[in-house]
Amino acid sequence: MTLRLIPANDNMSAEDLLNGLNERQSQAVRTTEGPVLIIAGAGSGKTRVLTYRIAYMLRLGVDASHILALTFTNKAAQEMKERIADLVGHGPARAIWAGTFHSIFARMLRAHAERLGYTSSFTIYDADDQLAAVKAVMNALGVSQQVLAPNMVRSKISNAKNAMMSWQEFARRADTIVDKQCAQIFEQYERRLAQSNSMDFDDLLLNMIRLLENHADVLEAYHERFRYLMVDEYQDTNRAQYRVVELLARKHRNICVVGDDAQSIYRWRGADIRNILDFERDYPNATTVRLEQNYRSTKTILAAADSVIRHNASQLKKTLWTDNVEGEKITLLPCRDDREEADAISRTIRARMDAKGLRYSDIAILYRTNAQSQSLEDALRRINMPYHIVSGVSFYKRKEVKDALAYLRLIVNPSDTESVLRVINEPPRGIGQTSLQHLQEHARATNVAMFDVLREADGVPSLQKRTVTAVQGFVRIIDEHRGLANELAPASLAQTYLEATGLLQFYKSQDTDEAQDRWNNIERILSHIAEQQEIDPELTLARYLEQVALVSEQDDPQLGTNRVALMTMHAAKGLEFPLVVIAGLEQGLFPLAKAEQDPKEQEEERRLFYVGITRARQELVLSYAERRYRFGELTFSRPSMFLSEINPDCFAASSRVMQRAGGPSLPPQRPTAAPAGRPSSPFTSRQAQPPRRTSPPSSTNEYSQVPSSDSYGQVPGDGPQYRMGMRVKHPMFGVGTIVALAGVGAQAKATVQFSNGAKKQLMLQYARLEVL
DNA sequence: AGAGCGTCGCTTTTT
DNA sequence: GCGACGCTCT
Repeated sequence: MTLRLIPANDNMSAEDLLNGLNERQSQAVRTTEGPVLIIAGAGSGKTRVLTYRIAYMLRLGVDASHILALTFTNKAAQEMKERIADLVGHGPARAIWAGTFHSIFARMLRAHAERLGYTSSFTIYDADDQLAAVKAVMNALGVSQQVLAPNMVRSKISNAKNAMMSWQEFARRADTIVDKQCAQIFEQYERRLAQSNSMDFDDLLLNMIRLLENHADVLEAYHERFRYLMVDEYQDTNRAQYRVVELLARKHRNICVVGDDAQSIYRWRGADIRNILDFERDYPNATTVRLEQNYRSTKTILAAADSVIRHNASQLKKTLWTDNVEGEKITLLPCRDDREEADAISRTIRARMDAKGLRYSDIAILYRTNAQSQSLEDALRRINMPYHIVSGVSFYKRKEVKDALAYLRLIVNPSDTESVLRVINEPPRGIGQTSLQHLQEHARATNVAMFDVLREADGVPSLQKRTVTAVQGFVRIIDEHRGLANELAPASLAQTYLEATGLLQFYKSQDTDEAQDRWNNIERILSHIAEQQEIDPELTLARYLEQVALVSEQDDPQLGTNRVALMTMHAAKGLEFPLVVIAGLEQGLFPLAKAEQDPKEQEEERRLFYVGITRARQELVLSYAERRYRFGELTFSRPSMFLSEINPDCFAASSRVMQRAGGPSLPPQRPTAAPAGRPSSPFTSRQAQPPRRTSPPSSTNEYSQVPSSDSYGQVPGDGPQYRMGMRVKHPMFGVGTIVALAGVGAQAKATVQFSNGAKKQLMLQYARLEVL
């Protein structure tokens, strides 16, 4: 957040807290009783309001333990806790329950697991475990993975659960062959997880609903305990989350939800925008507060964001405004390919840092897909610019890390079938596929949990003697170390245990760099456990595992350091940076190709772009590449439609290079044509670059031979000549007539009167107008 | 049982 | 371009 007018001060009164707030913010903070809907535009001080509201309640005498704050990401929860602690001190702050839906619910479910047929040591399955379970079920049912893509089945199941649909209901509604098969898999999947004493992410929500709906005493206890509820990012909640919140808030109705429909970017994961749109209906006496003053961004950035989001049909009414300065215009970096884009970005960053005295940590590069980070990283490394990738999940996705964690999960919860299957032959113990098949079939036939079958492996027919011995050895290691759980601290337990499994030795004995890496990674986990144990002496292995199951890798240690941040726009939500670069603004990438047909998806992509733009405080840089490597091959694309949706006035005036080019057929901008050594305009610095060398020989040749008509941002070849009165078609707005033309080259704009009544000013370079 | 090779799908985004 | 998976060979 931008403002911290009030220093941390334990003596601050409730009234003092209000002093640093604008009127709307103050109203939101003061309204502590009853339902409150806070519609918080980007940069309007949302987190500030939430934390001040909690501090205010504490000052009014509300007991900290009566407050429950639910967030969507760990990052948000963490920030909230810290900022509350800043305001009221660490003591009271600790008593507040603040966390993600999933982590808070997991904690509650552990306390009441027996009521739902689980033990408190249930395992949490992530998407990969989920997928493994789906595949196993499909195998058992004899469904070919060629015919039915396991991932599709997994997401169907997850979507159904997000919508609170049981497998029975799913089966009832299934009317296609595919859905009927999915229903069967769904059923078996649910049984399998239950038998594994495991919950997937969706179960954490669904089981909460079951718990609260079916156990009145538990519900009553939570009503007693949590009298004040706050929900952040309410626009991203799904129906199940909505239901839990509703149950928890039912008695006291002190529920405060904060959200911004314009920033709803998780529809794909079941987020239901109705939750926020319907709040006033669900809680008829709700107070609605609109936070519309933006404290974060310049007028230019806000205008750009606004011009983009206006293209969405459905949204709550609100008008963001700011007292901030006009600020720098937006810089656009048109590039030929991803490598050039990455270089242009790194050079632009360097130039802006020099010009503005920015630090690395003032800068973020945002992109649509994680795959885009590769070329950016390469470019940053080439010029020795420090960076870090935020929210890389990669570490916990590594095979050896997952194996190690699976082993640990097994001593906490031996019923965890997915973990058994994962590590039973890792390192190789001579328990191969055939043996596993027999074991699984036996488990299914006798309806005995996998681990119990392993315990009595000698009772399984058709299993070789040698295999039985191997299985028994595997079981013994786990059982023995389970016994040690009460005697040893988690760190030493994990150490001896993983040594006993042979996993560490397996990697250590191989003399390859890769094995060394893997060994290192397992060691990293062990030291991580030791570290966490330092922080929390009460730590158990179970608690540690829950932590890592629900926390994607957080680069906390690096977050405070002076580095450029690279992340997806999803990961950037809630953050802000003085300088933001959004890369890869191309049709097919952003918006993704998948969204191009579906208007709903397109609107979600647009909201995502809105989120990206509004992360910027002072300056925004946008870039695209005409060609880039995707899926290992060179693909071509046109500039994103979103570029043409930005009010053209927000863009920087054309650089000198651009002015040289005349005529509406758009500027030739060959790198070689630009004189080197110009001052630090992003365009000139980019163009001082020699032609790229990494592209395949053919395309390099192509480059050097292409004459100056090799233009940027325009359909290849000479673009159409636009004239006044011309009938044109826009992919988004439909048919219209050109009523005005202005500017030349890259700055050429047309004002078009569309037949639907809208009059738009469009940059010809990006508008992709079709002449009729 | 396990190594080696070829095929396929993949990248949307995350708890 | 990579990793997961399946098939084949030893």
